[in-house]
Amino acid sequence: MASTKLKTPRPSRWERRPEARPDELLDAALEVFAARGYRATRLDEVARAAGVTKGTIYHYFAGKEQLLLAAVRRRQQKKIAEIREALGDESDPVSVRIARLYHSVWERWTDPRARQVLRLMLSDVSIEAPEVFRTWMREGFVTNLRMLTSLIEQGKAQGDFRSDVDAEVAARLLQSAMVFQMLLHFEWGMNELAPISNNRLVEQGLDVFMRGLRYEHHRDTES
Amino acid sequence: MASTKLKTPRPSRWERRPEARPDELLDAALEVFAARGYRATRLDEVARAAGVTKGTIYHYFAGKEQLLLAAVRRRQQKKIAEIREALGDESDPVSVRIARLYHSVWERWTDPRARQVLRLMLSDVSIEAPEVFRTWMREGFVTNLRMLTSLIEQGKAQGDFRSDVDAEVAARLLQSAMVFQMLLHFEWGMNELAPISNNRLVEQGLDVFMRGLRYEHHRDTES
Amino acid sequence: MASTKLKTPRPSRWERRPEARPDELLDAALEVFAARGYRATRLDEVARAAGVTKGTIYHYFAGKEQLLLAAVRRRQQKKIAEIREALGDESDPVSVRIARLYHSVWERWTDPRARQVLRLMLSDVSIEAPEVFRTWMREGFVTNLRMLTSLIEQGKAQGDFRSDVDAEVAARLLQSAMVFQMLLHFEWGMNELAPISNNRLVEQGLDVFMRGLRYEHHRDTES
Amino acid sequence: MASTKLKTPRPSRWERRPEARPDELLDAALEVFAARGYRATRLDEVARAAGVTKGTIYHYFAGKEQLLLAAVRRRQQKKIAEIREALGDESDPVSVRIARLYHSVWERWTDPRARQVLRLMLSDVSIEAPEVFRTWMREGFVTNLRMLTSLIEQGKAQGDFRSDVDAEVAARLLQSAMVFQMLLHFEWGMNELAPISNNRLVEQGLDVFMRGLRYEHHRDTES
DNA sequence: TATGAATGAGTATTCATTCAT
DNA sequence: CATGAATGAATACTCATTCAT
Repeated sequence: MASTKLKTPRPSRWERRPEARPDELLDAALEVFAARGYRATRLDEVARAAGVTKGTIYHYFAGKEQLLLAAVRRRQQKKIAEIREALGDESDPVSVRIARLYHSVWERWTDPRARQVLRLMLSDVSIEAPEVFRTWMREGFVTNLRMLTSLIEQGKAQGDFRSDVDAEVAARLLQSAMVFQMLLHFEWGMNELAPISNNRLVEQGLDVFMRGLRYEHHRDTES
Repeated sequence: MASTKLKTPRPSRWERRPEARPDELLDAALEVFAARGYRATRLDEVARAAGVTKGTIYHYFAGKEQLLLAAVRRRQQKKIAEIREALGDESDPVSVRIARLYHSVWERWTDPRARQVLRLMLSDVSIEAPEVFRTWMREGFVTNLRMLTSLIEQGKAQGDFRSDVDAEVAARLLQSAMVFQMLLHFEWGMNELAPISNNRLVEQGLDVFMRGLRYEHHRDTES
Repeated sequence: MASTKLKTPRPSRWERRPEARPDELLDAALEVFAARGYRATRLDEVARAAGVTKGTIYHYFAGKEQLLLAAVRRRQQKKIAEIREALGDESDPVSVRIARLYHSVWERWTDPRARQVLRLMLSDVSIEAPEVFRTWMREGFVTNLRMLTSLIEQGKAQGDFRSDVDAEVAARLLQSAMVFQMLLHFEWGMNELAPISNNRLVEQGLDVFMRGLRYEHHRDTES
Repeated sequence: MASTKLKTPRPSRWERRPEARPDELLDAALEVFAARGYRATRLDEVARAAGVTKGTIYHYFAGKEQLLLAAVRRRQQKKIAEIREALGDESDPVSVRIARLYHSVWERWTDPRARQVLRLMLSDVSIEAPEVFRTWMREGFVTNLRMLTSLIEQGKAQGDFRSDVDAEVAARLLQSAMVFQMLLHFEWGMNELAPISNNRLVEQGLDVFMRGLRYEHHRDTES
């Protein structure tokens, strides 16, 4: 990168970087899409952000929608890997692994960029580019849901969770607890309208959810 | 952005009567907005649906965004009343009243129109007409949240729920469990990608949530 | 017309002429299309020529192609009427009526505008707007051909033309003799490449054609 | 217009070899141009059809227009030779030689490719690439016309045709009879709008034309 | 020679908004 | 009050052409 620039001290109008271009384009595109929304994003802006001209975008991608699709896919692959990693050691109790995942996700959402993509999808894209939306749902959202479901199933098998818990539904609940609260809180201004400390939202949310799953041996003494 | 464009309605020489004739306009508008999304809705379409011409819309409303704002507000007032009614007798146990509300809401969502407004807000509008979105959040969404919060507080006071439950957070969880699941399931195609029976989603969802709130006296025998 | 302008001495940005607009638009459009060709015609140019803005075009017509179609149709109706008129008295001998038509058409082609529409159709439009081309062929060109055919049939019935002449084919020959020669001569520069006097082209062309149709009683004496 | 853009080919340092490799390029180009029209033809398509890349085209030709020009010229040379050959033995009577030529041309037009080039020139090219059009007219069309003219002159000299026939005009008539009818019939859908058998069109067309030229000795007996 | 990445000028179409009537 | 004609700004996409490699 830096060395490339040393080679061409004056990046002339004509710069040729066939290898790097597509990925640079995708990064720039996702950045702009996330910030502005799908519809409001001008391809000119994306091009400028990537340091190329509009024509170059069409050299690599068939159009606005395809550009977004490629950008989203590229990102999803990274994310899925990150999530799996965040689950940690498989030998740990499931409730620990879930908590680990849960906290890791919330932590990642400290970065506005991470949230914006979620908002982008559920907001603009679901209407303006339904094809991209469906792909994102299928390849990312549903994948995550299945992962959560199987985690909860494991918890049941390990005796960690109630045997009568509906894992499918519980996983959905957890997912929405995370995604929707994050959006409401950070992106949709809920924290201004009905303030709540970030920490409380995260910790107590997990607590209520976990209590819904676990056996309650100690209630008598605690109450 | 868009909010900058909001025009302060000019008090014209002829007194506008936004309360009288325009009601049919608002109904038609919300119908079209909900079906098409905010951006994709053409004022021509709204006008045709209302049986007037585009110019007439501008008699009563300052623009597209103001039209939506008025339409949403009109609807919200009705909805809030409905919800209060759905809670039923105040002397009933809170868990019963919550369940009653919960089922009543889900039932109402049988009607696509009822869902679409929610989708409209969270999708298109949150980006394209943030002013409207914020108003809707403040006047509707947050109001509902407060209602749920106070219900749960009542439940704690009545000894129906754990004393250590965080009512604010639990209310958020319940709200997201309802809204987000509904959107995923009915509007965003989740049911096609990861099918689940409507009944199970509703019943088990409430079950997991309620267990997270309540004391668990009977676990010992069951386990 | 003129009175309208007197009423609005300063034609402001907003001029309202609902009645006249469409026809004015069509005239301006055909003018520009004929001069530039279909593809090369910019709707901006048409709008400027008609003294309106581009948007106004779309108020009345669905798009570029539809605009051309309407313009062509409008013109065709006039032309067909003119041609019928040029044929003159039905009681005259057919060879006289054909000659009258023939000369009248050539005379009309003195006006460049009259030729350009023909060139427009056969050139640009046949490829870029095939729908319009087909309509023009069907409603104009073929109609003219039929008229010529029936004229020649009448000539045969009247004993003016040989009984063994194929009227269908002869009509085609005459039509192409007129149209194609005109285009070659005036529009495609044939007169510069292989000059020939206009008069000779017209008169001798008719002569050769007519001799092909008629019985030849007087050849003996002439030869 | 477009002609202004014609670039004078730069004599580059490396000697271009427009005669050698480019021939396949020219064949591919004419094929695509004929099928799609000038404007609608993408140089990418031509390149693909020739099995090279777009850049290569610019090695050999200065641009789109020059490419077409070269392709048309190359073809014309072949065609002129073919036509001379089709005329056959010079000692045969002219009317026979004309008929031979006439039928040979029509037969060749059985092949769509042969017609398409004519259509290409008269349609698209005459507007979009007038430079090419003029060259084609001068080097091909006019040459053919002269050939026909001198044939008819010979016919007059041989006493085969009337002495008072205007050979220039008659040749034009014949040429248009052939070219224009062919285009109308095969390329512009006339046969669908006003059907006529191919054979009748060809034979009767020649008949009417020839009668216009010849002395009519036998009419009395035949009629 | 040949490639193909990069350019950038060019344009039909949409639609919220205005305003003469 | 109501109409609907007129506006004009805004934008994705195409493709001939250039040029570094």
